[in-house]
Amino acid sequence: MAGQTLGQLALRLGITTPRTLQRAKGWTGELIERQLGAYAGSTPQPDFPDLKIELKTLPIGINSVPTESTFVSVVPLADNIGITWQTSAVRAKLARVLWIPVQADRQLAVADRIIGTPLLWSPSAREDAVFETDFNELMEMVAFGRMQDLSAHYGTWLQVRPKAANAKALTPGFDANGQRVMTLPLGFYLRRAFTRQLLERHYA
DNA sequence: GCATGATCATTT
DNA sequence: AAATGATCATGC
Repeated sequence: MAGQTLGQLALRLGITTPRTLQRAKGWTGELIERQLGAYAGSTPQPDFPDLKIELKTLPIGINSVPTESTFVSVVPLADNIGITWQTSAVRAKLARVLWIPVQADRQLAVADRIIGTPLLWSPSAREDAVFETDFNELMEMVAFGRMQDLSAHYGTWLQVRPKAANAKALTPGFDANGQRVMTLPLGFYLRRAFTRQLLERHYA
């Protein structure tokens, strides 16, 4: 796929290319999934379960810097007792990622955006250690029922931000008193600073 | 609502 | 301009 445009790939697959991604935010990722035959569907598994590979498109700007952070997985706000970094879903997904850089300048028509050279990556021991520190810091706040204070400011490479249909969406959680409450769903995201240096390191 | 795929749009 | 918080689509 490298070197092809999204429009060319979509045409070959018989898929209509949207004029804008405003109402098709996941379109690029789904297009690449179909081309590569990802089969995990909407199950909480890596895109290629047998290979344990997670597929992620990475939107790239003119300067070849990622234009967006990368969603990794939902933050477990309930039923999270006993979950450690080692056993977390976020670690399982980041264990092996096939990154597909794709041009994403908003000025560039979706159909004309070129697919870049893929990168099959796994975190180094040092990176894993930073993720673990972030994970522990962020999950500690969840454990103490401090979801409201859990802003995107925390975390070196991993951060927590809303992951919901809108700000009114609710999911079960626990407050600071250990009482059940309904609260905003949150997700783990990789900061741009991380994917930025990842690209610099591997493509420079 | 939840899990998938993310980007949009407002605030800093 | 970059980062944070909010949002969009789809299939159960």
